[in-house]
Amino acid sequence: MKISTRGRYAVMAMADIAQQNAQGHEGPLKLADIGLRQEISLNYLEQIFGDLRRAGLVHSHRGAHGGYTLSAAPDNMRIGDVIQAVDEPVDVTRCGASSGCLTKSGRCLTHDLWAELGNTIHGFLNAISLADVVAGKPLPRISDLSRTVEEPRSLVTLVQGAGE
Amino acid sequence: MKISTRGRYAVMAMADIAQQNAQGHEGPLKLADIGLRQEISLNYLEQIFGDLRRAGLVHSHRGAHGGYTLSAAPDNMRIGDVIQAVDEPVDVTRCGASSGCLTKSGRCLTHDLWAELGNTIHGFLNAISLADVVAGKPLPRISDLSRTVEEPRSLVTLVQGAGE
DNA sequence: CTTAATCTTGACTATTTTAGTCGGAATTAC
DNA sequence: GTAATTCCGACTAAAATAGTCAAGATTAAG
Repeated sequence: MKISTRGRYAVMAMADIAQQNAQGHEGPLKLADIGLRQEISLNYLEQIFGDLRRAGLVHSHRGAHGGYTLSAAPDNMRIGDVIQAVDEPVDVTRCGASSGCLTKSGRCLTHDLWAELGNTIHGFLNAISLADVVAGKPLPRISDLSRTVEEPRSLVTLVQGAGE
Repeated sequence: MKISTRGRYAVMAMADIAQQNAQGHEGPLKLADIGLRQEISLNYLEQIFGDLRRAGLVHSHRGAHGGYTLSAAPDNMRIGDVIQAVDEPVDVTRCGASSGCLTKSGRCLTHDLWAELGNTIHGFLNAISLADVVAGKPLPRISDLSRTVEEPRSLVTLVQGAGE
């Protein structure tokens, strides 16, 4: 999971919509206003919302008085999903493979390390909803995070199990 | 904390040295050998080890039969330190400020989110030592991670407290 | 129907980052 | 002295990033 300005802007914009809704605004919000409040260029927002729409996170309403609406309740939208919609997922691992990677001379010592880091990040972002951000809910303690993988894996499984 | 190939290579190379030491090798290891085992170009490794040396993580030994040695025991070297030595730290937040960032129209809803994500990543990487990687120690459960910040902070502190 | 507002699309660009390469100089063991 | 190494700085190619721009499609309101 990559996080660039693009992903941050997406979360900021989505949180902006959720906040406006929470403050009583009904109906679609236009990008021009969101851009003003969040200080993001309209053109760039258009690009980003194209991704969000294609990912099904927002509905668009064209024409005059159009704009965008959230396609689900804010407490059902996870931050991780928003970022995933607009940022290419970047493999933390070199090989990109789901299981152990290899070098000519042996087995890769660090594969599981990167994979697990990815899981940790993922777990963090998926533990937070848009509603949480807007409501100012305390951020999850690390111990609250659920894991993406089922069981804690050991580096040993890779180091020992990966023969060329 | 940014993690690019450069950072991964650094960890791989450091783990390689630790592993060779664990297998009985004494004295400095030369980059040419490390590069062969880990499949990293010698020239690139030279760059990376320049950073590691300047950060004090390795000692260099110039001249024939030279090479690099770890400057501390593997169980005292944290992965996070290795990465920090070679990758520019990248601010997850837009403002880079330590406290709340602002936009013209209000307060930034997401600042603490990014800051806390950074802390989570940091906590993960600092919970693992080089020795852990080499020994194939089970990766830390998320609940085992210590936090970099003292207390769980609330988004509320920012949202409410940040007046222009 | 006309017009203005708004999303939609695709092409284009400038800057920065990444992942190196290259050549040579300094240092040390033998 | 010579070979093996680290050291250093300049250079480069490719990709990603963060946009800009122009024009078209769609709709609401008058």
